[in-house]
Amino acid sequence: MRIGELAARAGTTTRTLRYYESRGLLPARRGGNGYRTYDEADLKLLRQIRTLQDFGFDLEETRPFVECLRAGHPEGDSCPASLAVYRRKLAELDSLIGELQAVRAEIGVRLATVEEPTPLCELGGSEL
Amino acid sequence: MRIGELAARAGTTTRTLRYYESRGLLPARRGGNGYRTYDEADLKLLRQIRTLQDFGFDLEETRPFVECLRAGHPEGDSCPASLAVYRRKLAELDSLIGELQAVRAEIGVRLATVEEPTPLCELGGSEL
DNA sequence: GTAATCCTTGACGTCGGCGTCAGGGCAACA
DNA sequence: TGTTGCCCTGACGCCGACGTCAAGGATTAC
Repeated sequence: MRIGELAARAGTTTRTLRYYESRGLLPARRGGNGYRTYDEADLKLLRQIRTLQDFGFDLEETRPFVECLRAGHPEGDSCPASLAVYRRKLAELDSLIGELQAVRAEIGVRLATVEEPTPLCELGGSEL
Repeated sequence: MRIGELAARAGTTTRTLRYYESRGLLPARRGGNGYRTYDEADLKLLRQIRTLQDFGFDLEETRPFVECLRAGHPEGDSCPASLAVYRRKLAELDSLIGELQAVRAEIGVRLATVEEPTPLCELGGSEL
């Protein structure tokens, strides 16, 4: 299949596929006319990349998974390098989620502090 | 005080201050020599901006807080526009945190699936 | 006096993941 | 034969928040 069909079947664009190729992530064979040619295996690789991208992995992080698939494994995450990325990502996510929750809590407090009608009973009462 | 001192006192750089000025966020008076001149109030504004940036607010989102301070309020978040940003940010954070937790869970499952020695008792047993 | 340190403006560079032309080739169908 | 529709490469654009360099003027320290 050619680039347009692959892009359509993976729900992406030809530009994206050329970009992946330029990054060495998804090289393509070429037909006699110079057109890129892909097969079902490429579609699988591409879907793996896209799934991880949706998870927030950057392109480089998807590389071990793609190479794992190309090495013949039925799943891209059944290789040590992929697992290492998973573990690193888990740690990153835990850290990030923690930070975001801390920020969320801080904003929640500030919002409540300003929003509340400041109950008279908590003002100390002396100014009454 | 001049730009270098303000930057140092706020733990940022002169480039950042010029950038904020170019965005209309932190305008500066000028001395006879053309040098930017700042006072303690500017330091307060700058610290407000930096705090919000640390929280993950983008520059435009800090504007209401800065304007609130400049309007004379002792706190940048005691104005309706600031509260609106707070509320929007809370919703964004909740949404983002939820997505990240879902991704974290998914990765956790995949990691466990591949990592586990696949207990024999869960394989169905027929192949034994 | 002069060297070191500050300040000025302007403008290009960075990062990631592409979008969007521009200019041209190849193929298939009427 | 022309038109439509795919494909090609190359290259600039985008976003946000600055970093960094260049070329020069002002100030300050000695």
